[in-house]
Amino acid sequence: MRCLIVEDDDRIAADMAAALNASGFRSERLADGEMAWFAGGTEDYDLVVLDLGLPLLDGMTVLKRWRAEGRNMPILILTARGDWNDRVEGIDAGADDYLPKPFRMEELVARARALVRRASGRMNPIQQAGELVIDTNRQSVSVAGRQLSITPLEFRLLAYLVYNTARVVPPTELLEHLYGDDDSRDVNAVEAVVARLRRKTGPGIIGTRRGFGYYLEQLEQRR
Amino acid sequence: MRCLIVEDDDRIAADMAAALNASGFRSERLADGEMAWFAGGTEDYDLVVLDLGLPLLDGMTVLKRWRAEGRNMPILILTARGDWNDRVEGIDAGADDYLPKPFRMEELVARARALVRRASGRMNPIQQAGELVIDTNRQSVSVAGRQLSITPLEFRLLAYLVYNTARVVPPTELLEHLYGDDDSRDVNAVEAVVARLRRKTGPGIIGTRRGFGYYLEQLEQRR
DNA sequence: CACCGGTTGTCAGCGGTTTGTCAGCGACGC
DNA sequence: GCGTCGCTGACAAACCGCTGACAACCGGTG
Repeated sequence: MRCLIVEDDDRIAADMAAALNASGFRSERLADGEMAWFAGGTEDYDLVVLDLGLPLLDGMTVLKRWRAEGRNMPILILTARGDWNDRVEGIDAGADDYLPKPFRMEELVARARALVRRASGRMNPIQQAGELVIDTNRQSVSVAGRQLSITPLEFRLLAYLVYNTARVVPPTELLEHLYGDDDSRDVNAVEAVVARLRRKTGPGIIGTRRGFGYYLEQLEQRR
Repeated sequence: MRCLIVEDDDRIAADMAAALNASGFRSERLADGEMAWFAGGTEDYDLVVLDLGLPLLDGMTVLKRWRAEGRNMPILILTARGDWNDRVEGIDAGADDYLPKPFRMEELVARARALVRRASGRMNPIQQAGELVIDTNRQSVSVAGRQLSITPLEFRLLAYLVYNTARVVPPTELLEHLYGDDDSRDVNAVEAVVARLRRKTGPGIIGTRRGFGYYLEQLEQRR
């Protein structure tokens, strides 16, 4: 569970990060609206905790821009105490929940978990790239309409590539995505998974760019 | 949109009813926990607004009982201002959202609408998936017309799968659904319940996707 | 209060699957 | 043609999910 915290107050941000990390999130923190907007527009988070009062770019604006761009991750906004106007506006602008400041960390965590749980059904579960279709609800994968039986690890790797279509993903990045900080594993582990995947998908799906990494081929054929 | 308001303060109840009715709800009001429990257990509401401080039967208790009975309508709880303990407990007990008192009516309405939007589609008391039919009113289950005798826990698990048809549900999610945050229990508890269920339903109902979770098989047969 | 039936969590053991490693091989780039 | 990088098949270890047995628990009953 990757979580973005956007909050300009160092102290509060640190507290939130600690609380969220303690309950299974990997949280990253940004302190101003512009960086947040950029990061939220390019990176994939499972949850964003967004303070409304931010330097450079107002939180509400960031929220609206993300939604206008079609970004659909769950967003929890932090509002000033009693400012119910912001809350209503925030919900209408596409926030999934709000938390009035000040709040207890336990509450933040409870809400964060509830949001993530809820969101897993709401986001578009079906992604495709050319002949390849993956369904994150059924955890299923098909190529040209043919269903494949896929293991969890293979699925995660493939989903990551689909999420990063038309980009070459370095094996080290895949290594980190699959195993987190546990660096006990070799890059060869990734190669092995890719090999098993290719045996199932057939050729023409996962490509290799020697020295750089892996990518999904489908889109390039069309050129 | 049928809405139940459970609130002992006449004034507040009237205000809420007015606000909700103004935005398209048909609201009914009850003033104590016992009547609420009974009504919520037998009638079908699209939304329940539940005050926690109630005469005769505490709101939290009502909430827990409903959820234990498998009632799954969206529930918005009203908590005393600052009582974050209640909020967390309430969310964990199965409330879908909370609103700290005092609140603005605009806010109540915004939240109520959001909840109903979120919940639509999973409210019918009788649900089926292929040969399987479950009735959340009578807590009954049948497969191919044959009635099964089912325990409460088994029922809740099965109902959860039915509400998440065509989605693979991770055992950890089931664990959380069945036991809340009480993490004293092992995933094996879920496996045991599934095993007992399968013995009753026969094969072809609950499927396993190794490494991912459980799902209802019925719909897939058509492939 | 003892007993009983039904329900549920835990435990241990099993079989099959998944996955990391290793070593050897192929192929690509220079 | 050579070195490096990536691929692959084999293998063993770890893991996952299933099951039967058992014990704890609960509510009802004699």
